[in-house]
Amino acid sequence: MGARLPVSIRDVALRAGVSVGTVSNVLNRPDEVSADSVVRVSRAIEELGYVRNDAARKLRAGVSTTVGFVVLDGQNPFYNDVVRGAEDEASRHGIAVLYGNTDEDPARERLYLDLFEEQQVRGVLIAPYGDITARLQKLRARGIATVLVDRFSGDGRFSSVSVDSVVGGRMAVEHLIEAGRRRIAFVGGPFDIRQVNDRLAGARVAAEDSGAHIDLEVVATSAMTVEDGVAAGARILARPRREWPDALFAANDLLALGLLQSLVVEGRMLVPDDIAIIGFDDISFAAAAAVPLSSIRQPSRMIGRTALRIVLEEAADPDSIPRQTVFQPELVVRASTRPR
Amino acid sequence: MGARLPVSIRDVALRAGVSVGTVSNVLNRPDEVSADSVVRVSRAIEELGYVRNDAARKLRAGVSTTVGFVVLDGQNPFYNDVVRGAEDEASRHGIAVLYGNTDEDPARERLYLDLFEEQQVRGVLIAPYGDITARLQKLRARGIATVLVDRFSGDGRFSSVSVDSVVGGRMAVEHLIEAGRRRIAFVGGPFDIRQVNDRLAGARVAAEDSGAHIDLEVVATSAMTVEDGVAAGARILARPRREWPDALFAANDLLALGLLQSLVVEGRMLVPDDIAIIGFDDISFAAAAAVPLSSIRQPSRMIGRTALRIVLEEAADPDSIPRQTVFQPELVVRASTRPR
DNA sequence: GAAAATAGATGAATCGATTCAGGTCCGTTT
DNA sequence: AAACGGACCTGAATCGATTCATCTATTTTC
Repeated sequence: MGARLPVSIRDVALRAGVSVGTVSNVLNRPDEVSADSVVRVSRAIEELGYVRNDAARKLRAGVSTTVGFVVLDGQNPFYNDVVRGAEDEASRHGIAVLYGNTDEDPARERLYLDLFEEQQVRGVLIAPYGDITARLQKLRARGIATVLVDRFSGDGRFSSVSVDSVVGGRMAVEHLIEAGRRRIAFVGGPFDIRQVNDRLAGARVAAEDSGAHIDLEVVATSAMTVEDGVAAGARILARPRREWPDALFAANDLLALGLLQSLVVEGRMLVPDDIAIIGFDDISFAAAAAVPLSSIRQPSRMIGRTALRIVLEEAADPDSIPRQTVFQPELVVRASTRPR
Repeated sequence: MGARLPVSIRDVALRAGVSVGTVSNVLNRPDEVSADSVVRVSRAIEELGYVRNDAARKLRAGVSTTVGFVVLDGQNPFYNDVVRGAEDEASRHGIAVLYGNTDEDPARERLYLDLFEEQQVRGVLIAPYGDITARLQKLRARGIATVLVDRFSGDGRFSSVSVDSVVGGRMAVEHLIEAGRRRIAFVGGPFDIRQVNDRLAGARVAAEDSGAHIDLEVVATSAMTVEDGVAAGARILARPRREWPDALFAANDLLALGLLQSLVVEGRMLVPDDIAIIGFDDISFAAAAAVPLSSIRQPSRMIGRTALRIVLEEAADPDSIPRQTVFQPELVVRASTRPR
């Protein structure tokens, strides 16, 4: 067991009785090396407990085996699922995912991008908060591929993988209308997050196209956590009963769960009888809520997998043209919106 | 912005009219360099858009600025919180956290440890699944510090940061007994996970010490997800009514949420009137369940922060003695166990 | 059997930041 | 005025894997 710390490729070469070049070839292109050498080198590696020094490899070859992923909200299971998808795909390529959570803080966003740049990661996946086109352009100038996640790249300058939030918003409200609801409130914010706007826009389309007369009001929140949902619910409960909506469309599931808690537990309201609730994302807790939550499902793992695949392709071919991948969302109906 | 890809420390030196050594000193020990040089080098860095090459730095200095974190279950918000705590502390030290999710798969566990070894991370935090003492010992031989997270290091060979699960288990069941419950079921598994055993052991202690006659049965699950909780709930519901327990202690909150869903939604049981439920971890969704869930809180962020701090200290001083940090859990009472 | 082609191995040069032994300059001491 | 010390700089050597121009041995071709 007396393994000393530094075992370099030179030690392996010495032990196997070959040159360092040969050891490197065994490691990287075993088919260009005689079977005999492969065996001897492999044995030496085994015996010495040699582990490749990634720093040296990266320095010389200029190729990294990590990809960075900057995530907007690490507490949101939706993003965890996306990361998970990216990880799955990455491990298939022998790539590791460096993960940074920005918590909607632009300073942290910058911090992580700087860090990834120093690490010369092969590529960066990012679910951006504000507008960081300029920063990303600099990354690209350094030869680091970049893919936007959960965000459509309007000007087409970067590849992106997202879900059509407008369609999702429309689906949600069409479903509520079909279930007989007429006084609908959209709960979400802040509106400088692109997806929030899109989901509301979709909701408006559905309301207008329905033929029926639909009240669609907006209840703005400052973020999209469970706590914000609880607060929004309290505000709704504070109104005179006649002004209550009969359905809520929450911009994400965390908000929806907060609303559910506030209305059912504190407000003693019946869901879906008094009020229907639908969320967005379909995180795994949506199904597990005591009133199982209807939601607009995003193919979260698929989003992560796809984004990772694209970023690797772009890293391999720097001249590739950015492409926008847009998935369609899917309506998942559970108890919280069952027709009365 | 004609910024060319490779800007090295040499380019900066040239531009600033100093030697590479001076540039390096400005970067690493600015106080040993004249103010004039600092200014000129800083300006050159700015103008050229220079970014340090971490690979070269790591190769020469042998010091990495990343720490690896291998997590048992990336879908569990509890671990996300722990990671979050580690990240917070890390970013304070200019360190990044490489994050790998093993999903209770020993093969993935090995994969990530190999990867971290190649990267020569400064240290490794790990919430281990099985027994990986041997593997960790090898890491240590390579000079990589290691800290166990959420797991007490029985033999004291590694530092660890955990919560006293036995005390937590006792707290949970004492609380149930105080609330008047007598027929208690412990729901959890598999029992080769250390924490599960400990929590059950604590539960047994509470039952025995109570003086009253307490039924304490065990409902075993094969994992600890929401789905497993639902399944366990269904099994309980399938029994004749007289054999139902009047309280459930779930080994974690995911299980508890599943139980809640199964019993309330499908079983039409009233919580806490018919049956009380308490979980473990106090994840943020526990409070947001439609019947807010009582739970045993672990200081998750603090665990992450502490573990990171310790791993950095051990990396700085390889001869330091492993130490066990054990936090005390805390009872959080919500509606799901209110006395009748 | 000589020339040419092929397979395989070699080892010095290289990537970029850090380190450190040695140098320069200038003000202090004695 | 010589010796000394402190403040700063300098630049070659170094880390370890990869690459590639060269070399050697073997096989193929005519």
